[in-house]
Amino acid sequence: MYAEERQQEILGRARAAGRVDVVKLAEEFAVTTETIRRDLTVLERAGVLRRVHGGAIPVERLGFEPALAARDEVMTEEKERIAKAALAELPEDGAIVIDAGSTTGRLARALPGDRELTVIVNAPPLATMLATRANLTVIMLGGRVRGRTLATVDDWALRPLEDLHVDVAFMGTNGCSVGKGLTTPDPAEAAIKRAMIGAAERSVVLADHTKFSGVYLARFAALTEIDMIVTDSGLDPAVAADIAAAGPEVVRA
Amino acid sequence: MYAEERQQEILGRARAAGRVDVVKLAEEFAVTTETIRRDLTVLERAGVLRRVHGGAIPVERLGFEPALAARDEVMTEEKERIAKAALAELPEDGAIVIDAGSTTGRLARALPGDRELTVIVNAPPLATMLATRANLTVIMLGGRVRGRTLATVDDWALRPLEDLHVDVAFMGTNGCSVGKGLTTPDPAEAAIKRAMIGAAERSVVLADHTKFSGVYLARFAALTEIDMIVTDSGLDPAVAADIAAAGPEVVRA
DNA sequence: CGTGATCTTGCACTTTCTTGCAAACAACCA
DNA sequence: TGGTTGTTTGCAAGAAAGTGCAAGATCACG
Repeated sequence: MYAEERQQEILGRARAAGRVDVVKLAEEFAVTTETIRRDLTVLERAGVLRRVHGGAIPVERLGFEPALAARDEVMTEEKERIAKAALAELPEDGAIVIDAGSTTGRLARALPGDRELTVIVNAPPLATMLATRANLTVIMLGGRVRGRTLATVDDWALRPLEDLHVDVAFMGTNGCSVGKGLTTPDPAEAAIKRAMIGAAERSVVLADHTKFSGVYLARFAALTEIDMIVTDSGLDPAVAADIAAAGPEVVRA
Repeated sequence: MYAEERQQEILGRARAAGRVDVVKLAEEFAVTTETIRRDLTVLERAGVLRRVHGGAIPVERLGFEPALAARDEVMTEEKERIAKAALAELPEDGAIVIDAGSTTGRLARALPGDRELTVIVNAPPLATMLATRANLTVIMLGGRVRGRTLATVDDWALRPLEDLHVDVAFMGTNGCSVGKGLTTPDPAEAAIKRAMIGAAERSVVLADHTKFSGVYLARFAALTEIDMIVTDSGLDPAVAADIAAAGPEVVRA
C-alpha cells in the first residue's frame, strides 16, 4: 500500500467517523504511529484534516467544538453507488454544475480523467480537488462561505449564474418529498440551488433514501423542475413511484 | 511494442485497478523499471496519473492534492517568521484581503481566534481553512480556478472587488525589484492582485528574500503603491534600503 | 503537580528515484 | 546502400523518499 493510498483511506475514515485515532490507525494499517502521524501531517497541510491530541478530525466538522462522536458521513456505501450511477448522466463534453454536498462530492471525485468538461462549483473543497485535473476547467462561484456547509452563498454567487448555461446540474438536497419538493434548511443556500437549476438544461438530484423522510425550511425546486433523481435501493418503491409520477425519472442504484 | 502503446496500456491498467506498481509493470512488459518510470512521468505530465513512491495512481482516484502541501516546503522557517511579523498589521476589527500564496497562507493559518474579521480570499484552500472559524466572515472571490496556483482569476473575481473596500491587503508576489516593482508570471493573476490592492486602504506584501532577484511577465503594482513589505533577514540590507527609498516600509523579520 | 499517553526529532536502513551516458534501434535522405 | 540523426532503452552510481527506532519534549487529566 502506498503512502498516498493510506492517506486517502485515513481521510475517508475521518470523514465517516468524524474523528480518527492514531493508535487504531497504526494497528489497522500495520505501520507505526510515527508513520500515521506523518500521514496526518500531510493531510493537515493539504487542509483537509486538523490534527488533535490523539488523532485528527476533518476540517468540515471543526466548527462544532469537542467530539460529539457524531458521524459526519453516513451511508457511504449508498452514496458511492449513487454517485457512480449519476455519472451516466455526464455529457460527453460541455459544462456541468456540481452542488455542494457529500454525495455530489463523491460524484466530483469520480469524474473521469479523459473528458473535457467545464465544472461550476460553489464549494471551495471541490474547487481545490478538481482544479488540478488537466481535463477540467473549474469555475468557482464566489460569495460568503458558510462555515457549516463550506459552500458559497449570497449575491456574488447568484449573479454569475444568470449568465451561465450548463448542460447538467448535479444537485444535493436535505429533503425530498412528493408534496413539498426539494428543501434545505438555509434560505441562502436554497437561493443558490434554485439559480443552479435555472442555469441548467437538465437537473439531476443525488439523494440517498434517508432524504425522502424530511422537509426543511426553504424549498429550492418543485419535483417538476427536476429531470432525474438518483437514489439507492433503500427507497420504498411506492415512494419512488409517487415521485416518478410527479415528474422526474427515478433511478435506484 | 512501442512506447506509446505501452503507456496507453499502463494508463488502462491504472484506471482499472486504481493503481499500478513500477516493479510489476516492468516485469510484465519485460522492460526495466527506468523505462516504466519514464512512461509514468509522461503520463503524469499529461495530467492523467499521479506518481507516487513505488508506482502511480490515476488522478480521479485521488481525493485531495498531496502536491499542494509539498509546494511550501522551501523557506518554511522564513515564511513562518514573515507571516508572524505581518500579523502586526492586522486591524483590530474590520476587513482584510489575503492573496493566494504559500506565505500568505501561513498568515491565514496564524490569524487570531479572538478578533472579528471579514476576510476576502481568492484561493479555495484558504476559504476552506478559514470558513470554519467562528470569528471570521469569509468571502470568496469567484472565477476560473487556475490549476497551477489554485487561485481564482478572470472577470467574476474582479467585479466584486470594485465594490469592496478593505482595511489591509496582504499580498504575495513572485518577483519584487526596485526598477520593475511587483511582478508575477500570469497576467490574469496580475489583474486580480491589482484589483485587490486597489480595494485596500493599506497594502502589505509578504515576500521572502528569494523573491527579490526575479522579474516576471506582468507587473501588478509599483513600489509606491505598497505601504509595507515584510521579508526575512536574508535580504541584502542595501536592497532593502533601495526599496525603502522607493516608498514602502521594509520589515526584515 | 505528577504520571502515563502522545508528540516531535534525529538517525539509520531499505527501497525507490533520478540522471548521465552509451548502445541499440528506427527513420530519413541522398 | 550507407551514413546521419534522433529516439528509446538499459546500466550504474548517487540522491531521495518512506519507514521504524529511540530519546527527549509536551500534553491531558486526575
